[in-house]
Amino acid sequence: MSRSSRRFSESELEFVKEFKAGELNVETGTTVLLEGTNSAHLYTVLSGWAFRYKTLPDGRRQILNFALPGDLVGVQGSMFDKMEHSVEALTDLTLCIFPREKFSKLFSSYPELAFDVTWLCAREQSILDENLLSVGRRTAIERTAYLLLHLFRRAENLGLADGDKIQFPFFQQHVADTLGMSLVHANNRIFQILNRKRLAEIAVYDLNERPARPFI
Amino acid sequence: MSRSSRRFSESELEFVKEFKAGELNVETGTTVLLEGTNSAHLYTVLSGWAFRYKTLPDGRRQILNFALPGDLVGVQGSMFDKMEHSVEALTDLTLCIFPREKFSKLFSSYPELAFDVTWLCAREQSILDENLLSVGRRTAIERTAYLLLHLFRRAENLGLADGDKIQFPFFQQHVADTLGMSLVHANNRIFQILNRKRLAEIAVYDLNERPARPFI
DNA sequence: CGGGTTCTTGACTAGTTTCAAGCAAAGTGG
DNA sequence: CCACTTTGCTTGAAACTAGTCAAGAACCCG
Repeated sequence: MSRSSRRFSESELEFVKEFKAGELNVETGTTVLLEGTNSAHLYTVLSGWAFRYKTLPDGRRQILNFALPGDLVGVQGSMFDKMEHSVEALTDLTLCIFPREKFSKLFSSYPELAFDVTWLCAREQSILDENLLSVGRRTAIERTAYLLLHLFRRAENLGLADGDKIQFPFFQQHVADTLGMSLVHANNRIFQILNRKRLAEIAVYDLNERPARPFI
Repeated sequence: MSRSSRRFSESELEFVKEFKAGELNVETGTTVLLEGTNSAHLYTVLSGWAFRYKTLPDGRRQILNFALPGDLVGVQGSMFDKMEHSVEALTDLTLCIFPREKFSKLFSSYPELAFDVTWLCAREQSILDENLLSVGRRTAIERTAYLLLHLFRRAENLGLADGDKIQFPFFQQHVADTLGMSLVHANNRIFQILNRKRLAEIAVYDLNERPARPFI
């Protein structure tokens, strides 16, 4: 994924020139995109953390995934007529705005970029697959280990870690809502392990790097 | 989604002419794509049911989603260097084969079709989102109701239902593995309800049609 | 009519949530 | 600058949910 972010920077120039409609700064806690509505824009995260989530009518919330710099949010709003999830800023956020109506032009005129969008979509899918495996089949402690490790690695690849240390911007409630458990239960399971291999064992997690986009 | 499958048929002609490398018939239980390997092909399901799944080393299995006619499987193998999930035939299956190496040509020469691939990818994502919400936050009975209803509607849109009745091809173990619970537990919760609205209430599920691909 | 597969049931155990209370750190306003 | 409030974390106990084990019934296929 480190290669993928370098690749992202390379194509960014022309991407920005053609499609960018400005930047947006939002504060922690802001709802960037709301389930059930439609947005005229999609966004790339330039800095900060966000998360995608869905809620049930009685308030139960499931966090689906986190978005970090380089990630695209709101593609769904450009494909379907309404968003089926919400996106909230976990930290102060800088977003790059792309108007929805230019989305089809991207496919017709910039196949490389269209491929990138699809690649990001496939990567999002594979993260969701892994999350679903976690929530459905890993035990509470495995899930927690997995999530911390997964997020640490994503952040690390973006240069957001300080060696083996990192300051995550989320609270216990976010962890619980991501892993499908109660806040109280999540409490018993969180602890810092400085041994990454041991954490990986607990998580039943494959530490191997996922290669970046192949040059097919 | 009924509109989307009509759309699929429309573009199928040129799609098939250019990219199709043949058809493949496989029997129930066949592993079509295997986690950890790479495939030279991706497939469209022409008839039958398949399912995507992941396993942990000790055998725990999580079914991620089902693939029905019109669905694409194996896109991941064309984007990354190995599959991160497996695909198994739930019934006898007819697949349309697309060679992986023509995938980039699809983006450069057929933007409409590239858009379709991305659209399918976004739809898969929204189904995964909903599954994750189910497994993480719905109760066992809500999950079951949701799954049955979701699959019924997908099958119905493809003309696979007989009024309000349908013969699902899966076993209790599949339901349990999809919903993240044990086979025994799944047993207590499965029952047929002929009242779709009541089932939707139980599932906390929005019965409104999702519109097909908008003409942006 | 076997023999295997799938489903069902009951009893027991383990895991998880809920409720309730207290604590610590950070932010706020007089 | 210090009470006061808010927010997030921690803990314990009780209630509940779900998993495991085990055995038997029903079904399907050759």
